Amino acid sequence: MQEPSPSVIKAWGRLIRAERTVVGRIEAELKSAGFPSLHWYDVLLELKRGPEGRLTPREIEEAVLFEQYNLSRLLDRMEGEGLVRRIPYPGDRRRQLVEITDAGRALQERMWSVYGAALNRFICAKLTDKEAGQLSTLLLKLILE
Amino acid sequence: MQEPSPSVIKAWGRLIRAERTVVGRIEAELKSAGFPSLHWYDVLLELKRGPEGRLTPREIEEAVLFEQYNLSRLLDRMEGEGLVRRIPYPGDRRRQLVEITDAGRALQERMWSVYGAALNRFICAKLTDKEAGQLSTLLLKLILE
DNA sequence: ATGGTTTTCATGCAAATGCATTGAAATTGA
DNA sequence: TCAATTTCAATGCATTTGCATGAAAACCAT
Repeated sequence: MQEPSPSVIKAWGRLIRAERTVVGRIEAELKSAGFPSLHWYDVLLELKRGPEGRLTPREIEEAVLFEQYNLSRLLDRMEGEGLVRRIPYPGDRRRQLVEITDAGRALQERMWSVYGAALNRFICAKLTDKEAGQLSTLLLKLILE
Repeated sequence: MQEPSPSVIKAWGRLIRAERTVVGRIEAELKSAGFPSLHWYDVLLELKRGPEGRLTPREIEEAVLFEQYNLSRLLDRMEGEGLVRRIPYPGDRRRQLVEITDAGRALQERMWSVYGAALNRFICAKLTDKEAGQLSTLLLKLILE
């Protein structure tokens, strides 16, 4: 095997560490404010953005990169909390539509007040806008294909 | 709250997504080659780098950013597989030293042959060395403090 | 049409993780 | 010196995740 270059290995290590570090810090903020995890937020935000606050589970999966079975059960819990509701998908009884409820929208907004503040502290304070743009560009290359 | 800048929000989204994407791809490779997860690899590599292949659990924790209780149980499993062994820490009976075994070293090397190849495919192929360096520099800013 | 395939979502069971706590040993400070 | 505090690791219990599979509906090819 051709060894990966040292600079790539270093970048990879930092990618892992940066993600864990920042996620850890943000999750800690959310928890101490009494909110559920980022996963819940991600689902709520995607739904909110979807047409009429609705998406199919597949679409959510694709958007947030969850496993199908994990999303299925996450939706169970969120439905139990009244944050989303499952409704029939017109014209295809295999599928379903997940719709965000008013309570879901409200929670998303309250979480954002903590989450956004955390992003300010843990990212905005560390990178200039220009650097953030460079970071986006580089990371996009890793995501593609 | 002052809204985080759009470029920061975008960079953050991509950081999450890039990490999930690449980790997912690499884990899939490892699994299909019959190997355990990256977490196991991380511990083995840290130990291998430590003096005489030994570190305390605290040191491993710090290096790989695991929770104490998760590491404790991961070490149980790894010890059960004969990859590491726990030995007394001289002069402090609260602590312990975790030592990588020959089997552990061998596994780390076999895993690297798959892991390194995956890094080539999923990162080296996507970034020039210069870009990898830029990425490292930017990510470091997020990790610090 | 219809039998086989594919897509979509759910679920039983096992494994891993999170949370709170324990227990033991070392350290600190009056 | 010794009681209070801190550090280190393990563990019981609940929650979450992973894996394999199932069931139902839609699709497809003959």
